[in-house]
Amino acid sequence: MAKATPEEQLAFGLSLVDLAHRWRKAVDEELRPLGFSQSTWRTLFYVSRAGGEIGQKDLAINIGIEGPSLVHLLDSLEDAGMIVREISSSDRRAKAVKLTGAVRSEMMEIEAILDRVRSTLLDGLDKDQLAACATIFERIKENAIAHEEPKTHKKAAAS
Amino acid sequence: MAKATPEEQLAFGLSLVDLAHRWRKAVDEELRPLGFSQSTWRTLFYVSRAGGEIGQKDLAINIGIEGPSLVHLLDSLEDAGMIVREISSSDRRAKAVKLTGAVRSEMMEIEAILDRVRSTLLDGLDKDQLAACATIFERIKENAIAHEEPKTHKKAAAS
DNA sequence: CCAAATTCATTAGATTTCTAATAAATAGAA
DNA sequence: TTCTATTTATTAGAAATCTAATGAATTTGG
Repeated sequence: MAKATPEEQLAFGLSLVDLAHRWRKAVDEELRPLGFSQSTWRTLFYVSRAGGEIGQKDLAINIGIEGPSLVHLLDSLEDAGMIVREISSSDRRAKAVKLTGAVRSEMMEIEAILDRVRSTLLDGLDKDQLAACATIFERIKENAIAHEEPKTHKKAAAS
Repeated sequence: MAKATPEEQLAFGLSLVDLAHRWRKAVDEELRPLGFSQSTWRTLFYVSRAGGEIGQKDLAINIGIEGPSLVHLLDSLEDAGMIVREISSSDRRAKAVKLTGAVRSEMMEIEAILDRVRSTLLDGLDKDQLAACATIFERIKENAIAHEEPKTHKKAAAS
C-alpha cells in the first residue's frame, strides 16, 4: 500500500507513452504492406467494431481524434471507396459511417493480423497480469476524465 | 498462469493506446496555458532529462519521433530562443542540442506541473501496482523490439 | 591509404492532426 | 410557439509528423 515516488510515477508515464507508440508502430508495420496506413486501418477497425455502422461523433471519440480530423480522413476513405456516409433518418445533422462491401470482406484478414500482432506483443504475459493492468488502466482513465476541464456544467455551476 | 484470450488482448491494446492519448492530453492541458505546445514541452523535457545536452539522433529516439520531424521542431525552438545546436567537437556531422538559460529557469516550473499532473492521474494507485505494471511494460517492450524488422544484420544473416 | 558502406542531419513534399470559425438541425426555455 | 443554446458536421488554415532522397563526415575492409 506504499505510495509511489515521483520518480516511479515519472517512469510509469514515460513507459506508457513509449509503449503505446511502439504498439501502434508494430501493428502499422504489419498492415502497411496491405496498403493500409495507420489512420486508415484504425478508422476501419473502429467502424467494424461498432457493428459496421457508427455516427461520426462517436467514431471520432473512439479513435481518439477531433471531429475535423475525422472529416478529412473520411473524405479520403470515401474517395477510395472504403466507406460511405449516410444521413441519419432521425437527425438530419448526423451521418452514419458504414464500410463498403469490398472493405467488409477484407476486415477478416485485417482482424487476423491484428490478433497475431497483439499475441506477439503480449507473448509471455498471462491472464492475471493483463487483468491487473486492466484494473490499473481503469483507475487512471477515471482520474483522467475527472481531470478534464469541467465543460460548463449545464445547471450546477454558479451563475 | 492461464493464457489471455484474444478478447482480453484486444481490450488491453485498446486501453493502452487510449490511455496514452489521455495522458498526453491531460499534461498538455496544464502546460498549454504557459505557452508550450505538446511537441515543445516534450522536446524540452527530454533535453533537460538528458542533463541539458543530447545529440539529435538520441533525442529523436527518446521523444519517439523520426529524425526529420525533430529537425523541423528544433528549427522552431531555435528561432524561439529555447534551444541551441552546437556542432560536436568529436564528430562534425553530429550536433548537440542544449537548452538556453531562459528555458532552463523555466524547467523547474514545468517539472513541477508535470509532477502534479502525474500524481493526479495516478491517484489511488500504490507502489506495488505501478511496479507490477512496470514489469509487464518491460516485457511488452522487449517483445516489440524483437518484432521490429531485423534491419539487415551486419554479418550473421545468410548471404 | 582508398573505396564502399554507414551514420547524422537536412531538405522536399505529402499525410495526419489540430484549433477556430461556420452552417444547419435539433432541443430547451420563455 | 419562438427565441436561444446545443449539437453535428464541415471548411479553412496552421502545426506536427512521416517517408524518400541528399550532402557531408566517419567508419570499415581491403
